[in-house]
Amino acid sequence: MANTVAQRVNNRVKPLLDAAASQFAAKGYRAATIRDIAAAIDMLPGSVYYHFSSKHALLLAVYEEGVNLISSRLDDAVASETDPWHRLRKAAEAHLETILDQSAYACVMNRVSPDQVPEIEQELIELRGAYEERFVTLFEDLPLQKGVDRRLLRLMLLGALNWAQMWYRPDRTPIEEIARAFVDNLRLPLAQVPQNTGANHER
Amino acid sequence: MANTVAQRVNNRVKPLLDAAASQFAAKGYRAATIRDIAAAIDMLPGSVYYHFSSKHALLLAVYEEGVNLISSRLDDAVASETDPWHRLRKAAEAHLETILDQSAYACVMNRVSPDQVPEIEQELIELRGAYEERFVTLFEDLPLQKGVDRRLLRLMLLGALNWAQMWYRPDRTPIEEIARAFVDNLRLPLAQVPQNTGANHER
DNA sequence: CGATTAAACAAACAGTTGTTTGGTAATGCT
DNA sequence: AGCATTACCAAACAACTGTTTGTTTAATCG
Repeated sequence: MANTVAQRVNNRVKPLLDAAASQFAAKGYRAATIRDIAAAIDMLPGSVYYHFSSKHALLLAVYEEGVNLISSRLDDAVASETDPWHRLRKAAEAHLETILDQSAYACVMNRVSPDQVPEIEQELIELRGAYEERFVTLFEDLPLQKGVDRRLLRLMLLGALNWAQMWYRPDRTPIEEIARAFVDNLRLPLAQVPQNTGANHER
Repeated sequence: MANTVAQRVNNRVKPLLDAAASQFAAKGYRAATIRDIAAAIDMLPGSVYYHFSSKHALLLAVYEEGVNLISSRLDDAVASETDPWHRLRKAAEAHLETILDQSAYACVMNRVSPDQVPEIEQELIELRGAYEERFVTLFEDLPLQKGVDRRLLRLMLLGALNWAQMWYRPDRTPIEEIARAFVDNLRLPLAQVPQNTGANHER
């Protein structure tokens, strides 16, 4: 055989990461065992430690890949739009598509919360923060009525999007429609007749 | 000592459930061990099995209590209001207060998702469904513009509320303000100038 | 060829997990 | 007093956990 070094070296790291991503996404951090992950690519548990020094190092690698993936997808989606509300809608769509459909890596970001892995909690928080920073900018660019708290608005949409993992079914409402509805629900008034309901609000 | 039967019988079930709720809420289902739970009330691990037949039976009891608690809190909050939007705001506030502040039982509902405990997955889903059914009604009563998907709207708000567990800090925005902002963000338009942005939406 | 090296294996380790078993105080009932 | 019941302890069990160790395979390179 005429294998080069490059073909051999780190040849199984990618499949290993894929398997880890799948298992972590499906079962969470604790429930996904090294044995499960290794078995998924016909590897023995001990062999995993040739590539990663520990279970949480493996998780960190998966998490990092997940952040990179969803980040670049969002950047791509947003790049083609100029209108702030369109950009937000495209961003929501890309976010949903990545965590619901395409990537076990991105699923891990929502499935395993940083405080479940104290050894790398801070790294995970920072990684996630680096991604969500994009939404800060997106919301800053929005032309909003006075008195609107952009931080709460951002946390609201992100929460709504992330929670979709709990109820989304591929055979139901298409992702694109969910994203559009969520953003429109914010952008446009839902109340049938704009009215002051008597509450002490400013807008 | 003049202890009656009632004082002795099932005397420590409540503390046991409390401890279980705390541990499940803080660490999740897998990471919270029977030993942790028992130790929290100075009990030995084996003794837990006198009161509950298994770990997931214990979780089920906690989950059930959590659903009952948050349900009654929401019912109380909504009872004093008649305007649909006010009712929704009060409901959001009660929901947030329960899962963020007051009850480890309710936290468990969000922290441990049904698919982590296959043995009782269906029961957990049904319990949660019985609670969330209240929001179906709340959204049905809302006077909305035509073409608004009430299901997506409900899932959006519930997601936003539940995700607050990920970022809420007691020293930041008060719960009441979060609830008001979330509901108002839906009820009122956010866009500075109501406009057709060119997208193919109906409203 | 012989030396080196990446990659994996086989087998075990020590610790933790949910759970079971047999026993035992304390209480209430008859 | 005798008996049954409630609630718990003490100790162990078998299974599973992440991880380590020494060894082996197979390919590359001088």
